[in-house]
Order: sequence, then structure tokens, then C-alpha cells
Amino acid sequence: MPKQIASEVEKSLRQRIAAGEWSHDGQLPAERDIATEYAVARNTARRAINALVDEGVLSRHVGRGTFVRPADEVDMNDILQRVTGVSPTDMMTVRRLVEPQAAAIAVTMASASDIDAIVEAHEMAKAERDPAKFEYWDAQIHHRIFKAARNELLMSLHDILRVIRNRDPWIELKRKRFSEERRLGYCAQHEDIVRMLKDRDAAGASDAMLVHMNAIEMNLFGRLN
Amino acid sequence: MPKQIASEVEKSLRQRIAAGEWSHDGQLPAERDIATEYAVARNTARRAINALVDEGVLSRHVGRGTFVRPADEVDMNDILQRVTGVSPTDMMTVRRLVEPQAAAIAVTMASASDIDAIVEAHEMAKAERDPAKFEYWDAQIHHRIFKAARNELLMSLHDILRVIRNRDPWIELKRKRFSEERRLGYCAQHEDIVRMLKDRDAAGASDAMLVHMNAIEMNLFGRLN
DNA sequence: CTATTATGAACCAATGATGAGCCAATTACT
DNA sequence: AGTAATTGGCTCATCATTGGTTCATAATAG
Repeated sequence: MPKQIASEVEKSLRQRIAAGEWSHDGQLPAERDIATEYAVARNTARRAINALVDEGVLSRHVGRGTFVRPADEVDMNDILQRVTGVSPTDMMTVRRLVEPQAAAIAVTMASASDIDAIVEAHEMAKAERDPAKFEYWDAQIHHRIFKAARNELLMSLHDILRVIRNRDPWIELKRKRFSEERRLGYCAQHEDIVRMLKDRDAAGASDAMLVHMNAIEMNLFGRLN
Repeated sequence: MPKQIASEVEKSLRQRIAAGEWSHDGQLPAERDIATEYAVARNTARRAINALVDEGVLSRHVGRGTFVRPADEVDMNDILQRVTGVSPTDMMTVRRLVEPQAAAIAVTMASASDIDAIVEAHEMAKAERDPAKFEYWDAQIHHRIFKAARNELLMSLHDILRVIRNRDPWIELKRKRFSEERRLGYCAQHEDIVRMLKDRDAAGASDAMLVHMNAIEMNLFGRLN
């Protein structure tokens, strides 16, 4: 190959990439090694690689190496990444915004069995003194209220909130801030919410839920935001 | 060969966690011990563990140790799967629920430059007669209002709504229902919202946004749900 | 001869790994 | 109750690897 050595190397690399030679972790050998392998100067190897980078086949990172470009991914995953890292404050703001209205919608949409399911969770929570188990039934009450609203998106949003709540630093916050007194307070507030649901009082359910949200926020942060 | 040793350790740990090696009490060895076991620096082991913590697989507590987190009851990917399939009706219900309150929060949280950005988007939308471009600036107005609320979770929720709106069924719905008359109506409603934001009138902004949401819903479905 | 390409070398900048040290929260022991 | 040990949180300086860049020189094509 007396002429256009870079093009020859480029062609060879393109074939080897297509053949999946580096598909394991997507990392190619270092430029210096590729140059050695093909017995060419590093600049020549670089020019071959440059063509593939410009083409979008490869990507390079100083100090790390050269990589086969992975296929594009859905941007929903980016949203996920951000969502799972939000602060407790932001989270509570959203809960206070969404949950009362979800309760109001539940009032108009819930079937009798939906109400029964909510009442059941409330009774279980009342009877439970173990923090972890109370926590579970507490979550169930809220989940079943969202379910009663019969809106898929609303339910999914609540699922997202639940996932966030199951992550740090929420665990710590809850562990430290829990007390029997507060458990009784929560139960009393749940009682109000459930009564409003039974009475089909949308405004009342919304108000009762807001009171509950404010109580949670006070317990967590010692103040309202 | 500093070729991402941390990634290797991470992969190994992930396997051992999945295999249930520490499922007894969920506690992993101390970082220093893990580093010794893999014959790597503690910082390297830390980076591997960091990745798993960020992912939600592990949780750490100073003075206590590193623990395997119980699997989420709800899987984020499932949520996303469901979310992207919700009906336009459910979607609009949630928009009507969230957007007015987001506007109210924006009133109290927005900086002067936030308001400027919203006004700019509004001016651009007013000046634009091409449906596609108007659509863009319309979306920008709402996006910037959410941004002005300065709540990461709220912004992410709005991003989710945007992704849903960009789905095929929506595109069709919007295309069929669009008209110059409706564009003018939307602009007038935006005008009201922007004025309330400038006046720092939270209740007014919330009301104006609700009017806007109702108008959108009327245009889409010919009725309110 | 001239222009392009290849070569070989040197140096820069970004990244990751290392090892060490100290702090702070928690637990266990006295 | 007080103390010591354990453990994660964090920072720093150092080194090796790797791509980013430039340059002078040689070889080749037209």
C-alpha cells in the first residue's frame, strides 16, 4: 500500500467494527497500539480514526480511549435519572400539589369497592404499631386513593413518587422523624380523609388531604415550604 | 492498565448481589475490606459502589455500613411503559390538575429573568403563524413556567407530559383540531397568564392557567371531562 | 519540481487509579 | 455516661494511560 495508507486502515477498522470485534465493551485499542498493529505512524492511525469519528461511528475521550458509538436511547431514561434524585423538599411540594386533587377526583370516580379497599388499608394501618408495617399500610392508603381516581397517568405519577420515597435520603428522614405520637396524628388525618371519601365530599377530601400533607411536611422539615 | 477497573468491580459486585451473597442481613463488607479483596484502592471500590448506590441497588450509612436495598415494589421501567400509553383524556386531567398549581408556584418562585424568558416565548408564539413553530413556542411557554417554579420534580413531570404529547395519537389529534381561530384564543389565554405572572398574582395565574387548560380540552374533545 | 501524505517525535490535557490522611456519624464496649 | 473502634464521606498529591496537537523531515504521486 504505497498510497493512502490511512484509507486502507480506515477500511479495515470499519470492517472489524462491523464484525463486532469490540462489541463487548465497545472500547478500541489505544491509538498508539492500533498504529503499532498496522505498522503505521500514530498520526496515520489517527487520521483513519478521525474519519470514523466524523462519521459518527466512533467516539473518543481523552484519557479513556476510543469507543464504538452505542445506539441512541430514549430520552425517557434521562428523565428517570433526574427524577430519582430530587430533593425531599421538591418531592413534598409536588405531593402537596397532587394528592389533595387526586383525592378530590377519587371522590367522583371511586366505586364502592375502591372505597372499601381504602377503608381496609386504613384499618390495617390503625391496628399496626410496628413502624415498618405501618409505613406499608400508610403507603397503601395513598396508593388506593390514587387507584380510585381511575386515571392511569395519575397512578403512574404516584408510583414514581413511591419509588422516590423508597430511596435515600428519604429512608433516613423517615427513620429519624417517626414517633408514636406522629403515627396517631397520621391515623387521625387518614380518618378524616376516609370519611370525606365515604361522604363523597370532594372539597372536604381535598382539604383533609392537604392537612395531612402539611402535617407530614411539618414532621419532616419542622416547617412548611 | 487503568482501563476502568471500577467498572469491573461494579460488575462483579452486581453479580454477587444478584446471587444473594449478602442477602442474609443485606450488609456488605466495609469499603476498605472490599478494596482489599479486589486488590484495588479504596477510592476505586468507592466509585464502583457509588454507581450501585446511584442506581438504587445499595444504600450507605456512615458508621453502619453498606447495605443491599430491597428491590422496589414498583419498577421504573414498568411505570414508563404504562405512562407512554395513557389516554389523551387521562393526560388532560393531569395537566388540568398540575399546570395551574405550577403556575401559582412559579409566581412565588420566579426570578425576573424567569419572567423575561416566559414573556419572550409568549412574544415569539404571538408572532408565529406557522402551526409547527407556534406549537414549539407554545410548548416553550409552558416549559418555562414550570422551570420558573424551580422544582426539579415538577420539571421532570412536565417533561414526561411533553414526551406523551409527542406520541403519534396526539400529533394527529392536535393537527386536526388546530385552526387560526384557536391559535388566537390560546395567545389571548397566554397573555392573561403572563400578566398574572408579572403581577405576582398566584391565584390569578392559577385561574388563568385553568381557563387555558379547559380551552385546550374543549378543542381536543369538544367537551370537558 | 510541487503538493500531498506518511513518519517520528515531542509535549499538552483529560481521565482514572492509587495511597494516604483526616473528618463525622454510628456502634460497641467499658 | 464516656470512650474507643468501626465505617462511610471527603480531599489531596501522584502516577500511568490516552487522546489532542504541533512540528520537522522523508517519501510518494502528479
